[in-house]
Amino acid sequence: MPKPRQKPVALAESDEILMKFFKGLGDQTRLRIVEALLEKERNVSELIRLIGVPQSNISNHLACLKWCGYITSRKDGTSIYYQITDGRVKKIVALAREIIADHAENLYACTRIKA
Amino acid sequence: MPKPRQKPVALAESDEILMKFFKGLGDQTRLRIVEALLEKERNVSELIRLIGVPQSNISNHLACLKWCGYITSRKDGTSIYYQITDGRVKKIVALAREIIADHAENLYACTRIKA
DNA sequence: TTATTATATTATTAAATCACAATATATGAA
DNA sequence: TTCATATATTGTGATTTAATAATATAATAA
Repeated sequence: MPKPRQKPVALAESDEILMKFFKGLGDQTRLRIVEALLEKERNVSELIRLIGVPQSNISNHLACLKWCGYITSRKDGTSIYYQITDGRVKKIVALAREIIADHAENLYACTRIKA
Repeated sequence: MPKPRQKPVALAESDEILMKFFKGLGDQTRLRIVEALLEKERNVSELIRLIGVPQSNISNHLACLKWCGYITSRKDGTSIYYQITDGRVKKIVALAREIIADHAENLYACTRIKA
C-alpha cells in the first residue's frame, strides 16, 4: 500500500493566494514572458519567436498570466497583444532583483529549488 | 521510446536566479515560515508547533531559506533561532499582497497553479 | 467554398519538487 | 557512560506542474 502523503494544515486563503502569486513568477517561461512584456507589449507570435518554445506552451502560460491578473491583452487585427498595465509588477521584479543581489551565488547553486 | 522533453532555451543566469527567488516564496511551507519570522524570530521547535508539519520538513525548508538568503539564524543554548534581517523581504511580501488584492478571486481559482 | 494565419484548448507524460520516515549529529543532564 | 532534547541530513516515493502534440476556434484571403 502506498504511503499516503499528508498535506500540511491548510493555509489561510489569503496566504494561499499569496503563495500562488509567487508561483506565478517562479516559472521560467512565465517570468520570461513577464520580462519581455515589461519592455513593451508584444503579440503571441512575437513572444514565440523571442522565447523559443512551442506556441501551445506560450499560449498556456499567457492564459495563466492573464487569468491571474499579471497581464492584460488587446486585439489588433488577427493578433492578440499582451501588455503589463500594473506598474507594481515592474516594481516587484525590481525589488526582487535588489534582494537577490547579495545572494545570487547561493540561489543559483540551490539544489532544492531547481532551474 | 519515451518522448524526450525539451527544455526551453536556457534563461540568462540572472533570470534563472530571479525565477528561483520567486520559487522560494512560492511554496506553502516556506511562505508560512517566512510569514511567521516576519512577525518575530522563532526557533525550530516553535515553527514545528506553529506550522504543524514534521520536523524534517521544517528543517529542510529552513536550510533552503537560509542557504538562499531569505533568513538568518543564531544559536541560543540548544536552540537555533531563525530570523529575517533583510527588511526588503517584508517589503516584497507587502507589495505582493497589494498587487493581488484586485485579482485574489482569480488567483485562488487558477488551476494551472495549484495550492 | 477552401486555405491560411493567429491563437486557444485539451490531454498526455516527463520532470521537478515536496512530505515524510529514518537516520545522523550535537549538546546537556543524570 | 547513557538518556533525552534539539536540529540537520538523506533517501524514497507521491504529487505537482510544465512541455508538448494534437486539436479546436476564429478570422481573413483567395
